[in-house]
Amino acid sequence: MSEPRPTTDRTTSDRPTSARREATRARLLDGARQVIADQGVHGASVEAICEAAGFTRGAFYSNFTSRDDLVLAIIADDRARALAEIESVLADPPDDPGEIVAAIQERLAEFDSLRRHLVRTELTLYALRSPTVRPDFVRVRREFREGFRQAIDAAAAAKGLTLLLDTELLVRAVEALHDGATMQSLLEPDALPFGTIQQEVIPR
Amino acid sequence: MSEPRPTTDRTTSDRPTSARREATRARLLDGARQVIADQGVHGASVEAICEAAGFTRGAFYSNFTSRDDLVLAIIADDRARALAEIESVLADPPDDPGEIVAAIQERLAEFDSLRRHLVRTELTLYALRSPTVRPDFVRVRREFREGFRQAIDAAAAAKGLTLLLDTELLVRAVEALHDGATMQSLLEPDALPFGTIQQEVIPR
DNA sequence: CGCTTTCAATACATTATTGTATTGAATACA
DNA sequence: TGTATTCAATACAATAATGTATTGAAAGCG
Repeated sequence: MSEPRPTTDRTTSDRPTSARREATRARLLDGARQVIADQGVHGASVEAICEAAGFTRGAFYSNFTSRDDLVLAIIADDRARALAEIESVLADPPDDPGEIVAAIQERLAEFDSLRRHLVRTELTLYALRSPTVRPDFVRVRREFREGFRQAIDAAAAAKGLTLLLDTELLVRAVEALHDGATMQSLLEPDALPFGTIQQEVIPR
Repeated sequence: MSEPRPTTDRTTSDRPTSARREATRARLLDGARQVIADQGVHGASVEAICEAAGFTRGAFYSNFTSRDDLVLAIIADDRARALAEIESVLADPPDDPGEIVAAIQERLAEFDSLRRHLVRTELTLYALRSPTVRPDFVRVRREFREGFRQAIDAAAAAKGLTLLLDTELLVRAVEALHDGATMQSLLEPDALPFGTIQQEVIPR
């Protein structure tokens, strides 16, 4: 904590950010998302990412120290959006108590497009193995869930409603259900969605 | 259908199988699973797979025409085990009707270790993009679900029980829940499992 | 036992990918 | 406007990975 900032091994966030730099960083992030969605993490060579972003590798290595560094940046970027999403749910809880979970799922589905979910799953597997990336990734997940937990508790309290399940448990279940269902949609786009299940979890 | 078998582009299953051949194929499959679990599909170079299996690339190209071919073989192998698992559930339905889903989840968890689930997720993402692999993969999934659907219907009928949800829907939900929960376990091994949720889905 | 066939190892040529060192253009600034 | 600085492009060296063609050993068979 009290360490002087290291000169080597520095991560991206150190450098002072110019407008130009910021722009190419953003384009590189989007390029990476693009390539990852199309070909998976394994196909996301630095070369491919740069081409998708309209740069050469020079730009990459000027902005990131490694691919881990880039992945970390994507995760941080996603977190910012996710938190904003959570706050918007918190700000406007649904009227009908029975629809709390439904509203959340809807919000999730809206936010988490198929493409985005694909990228997230790729990054999940990647993060799982990278000692650098994994802690960050897990932390983001926790914060996300915590936000939703608060949203549910707040909404339930506002309606004087008691939930059947521990909220943490409920949130985790909803997340799991959402993840699994989205994956099913990816594989079998024709199959029916199942938005009705959560109705049974909350008593009226 | 009435096509004569093509001489080129032949897949693995064509060749007559000797005992020796069968053994090295099996070892290569396990090597691949190993590498995929450890490093992901992107780390699973032919070289790495062969090393894990204790062979050189010669063995690989003698047994498989490509990596797609190998992945296909893994999927086929997994399918065989999965079907066996399904049949064992069908053969021995649980006594307490309220525990039908619980029994299935238990069976799933038993069958689908964390490591195995990791490999399956990797292969899922891989299959998603490979025009060769995808159809096969989706078919296996469907067959698996169909087996479980029959197991549930049979068990419910035997007990004279009516399910609240359409069985297909229920099966898909259970699968999604299982997938998502397993992924959560992978990322946060310390967090609590939630095996109690499904209790609410089936009325008593 | 000797011959043939099968199968994995080896050798090789080719291509992809990486990271670094240097160059040159654009931007900031005086 | 001229000079300094920032940043991406280019050039380069090194390594990794692929697929094929050939070789050699082991198993099958007469």
